[in-house]
Amino acid sequence: MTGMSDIDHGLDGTAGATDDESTEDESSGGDGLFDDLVGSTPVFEDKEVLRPSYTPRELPHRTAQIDQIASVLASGLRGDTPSNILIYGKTGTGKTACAKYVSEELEATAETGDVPCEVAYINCEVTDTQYRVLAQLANRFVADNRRVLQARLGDLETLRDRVEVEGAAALADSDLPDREALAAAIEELRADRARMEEVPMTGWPTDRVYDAFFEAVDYRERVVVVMLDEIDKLVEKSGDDTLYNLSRMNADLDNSRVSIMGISNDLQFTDFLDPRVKSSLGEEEIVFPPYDATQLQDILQQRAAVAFREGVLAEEVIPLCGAFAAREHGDARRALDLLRTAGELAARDGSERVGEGHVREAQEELELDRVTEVVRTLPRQSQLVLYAIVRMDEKGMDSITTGEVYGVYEHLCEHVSTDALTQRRVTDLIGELDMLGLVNAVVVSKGRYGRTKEICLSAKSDATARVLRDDAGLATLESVDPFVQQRFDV
DNA sequence: AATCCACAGGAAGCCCGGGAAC
DNA sequence: GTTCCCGGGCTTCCTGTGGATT
Repeated sequence: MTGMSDIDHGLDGTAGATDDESTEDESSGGDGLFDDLVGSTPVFEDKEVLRPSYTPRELPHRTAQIDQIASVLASGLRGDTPSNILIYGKTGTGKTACAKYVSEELEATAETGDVPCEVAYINCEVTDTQYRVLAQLANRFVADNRRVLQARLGDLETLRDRVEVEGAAALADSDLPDREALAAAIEELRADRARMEEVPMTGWPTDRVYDAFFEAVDYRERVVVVMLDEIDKLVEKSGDDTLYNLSRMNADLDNSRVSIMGISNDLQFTDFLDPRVKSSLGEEEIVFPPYDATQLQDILQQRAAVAFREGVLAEEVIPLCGAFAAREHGDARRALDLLRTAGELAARDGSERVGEGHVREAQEELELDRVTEVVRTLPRQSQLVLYAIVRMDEKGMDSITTGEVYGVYEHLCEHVSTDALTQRRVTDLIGELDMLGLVNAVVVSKGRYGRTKEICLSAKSDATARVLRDDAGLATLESVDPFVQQRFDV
């Protein structure tokens, strides 16, 4: 259990980070600092259930997937090795929630059965190297073993004390024949305990960590499901060695069985895997399709019933949240964010009901947050390129071309004494800005006048400009006129 | 039909920082 | 500590290209 709480902590950490931001937003918005903490306002009954970290007990429209996962894992309850599972689906389709739900059920059922089943959850976005994955797993089972061992040791020690008082008769109801055996058993457990070392966060050779994990898992009989969330991140960052090692383990384990449950946003990620890993990992593949608008509404309805006070939601609020989120690839997380933000906005302006306007406002705000965040964290050079485009846009130029952007950009670089990148590189940066949705860039051919990209700022241009000036500190370039006559003298 | 513009975007290689291995 | 290796950012050099113009 201690191991699990460690792991959970990682999760809370990430959720906490986003929470911090939203509370900051609210306090700067001039609203009560403690509203969030008190948890109950005229609008909300319990806001927590709208947060991404909350795992509901019921997952609408996912019974098929849940049954599928459960039927695969069920073999673990019989002491067999469950097939490895690979779960696919876009963000906010309930992959992790379903997998966790089934895992909890599995562990709960196993408690009453003969074979212990345990699920080790690892978020590969955070734990993204082979070393860290193995170390985290090893430590979880080391802690687990120690606890079991400690309990057994405690029992034996009280037994020994009883033997001291009552004599050898006290051994009658144990499986130990005599005092020597008892002493030997205690010694053995102590030796085991001393041998079980925690794996440090860094420093050991990777194969030693692997051995530590191996020994810890095999210490007693059990079926272990290693749940690797965002497994594509792990493969992307550190290759498929981890998966290869894990999938091969069963051949050498004596007491325990290990199977892998991988969760991925990316349908294509198995292309990078070793064929052997690919076939072993993909024994069972389960796809989570995006939710459609009505399914999203059901989810929202279920949560809203708990989250909001009776009757504060206007009729059209939930359908609208569902529709907005369905447009974003059926992302339930997004739908819940929308609903929560809409509620917060209603609470902020003191209204007692959440209306359609609040939802639209929330949609705006979330989009704005995204743009702000993206622009703020852009590399310096990309910010300069983007700023060049902003300036040209503000000058009223339409159909901006790569060459023009480059000219302005070069000029801006001089004023911030930065070395300008080559045009080749800037084309790539413009491509990246396009991917991020900050600009729209289309390749057009102007016949005799060449082939270029036509670039324009996308929707949130005012937000983009504001962030560049305020956060990125480009306001100092405001006085610079980057539109010099270029290269007519050459 | 040929030409030619103003780039797009691929290929190869350099440089540098960070992490693993020795 | 140093050496090696790797990946990412970047440059240099290059070939390819759609369509107005000749």
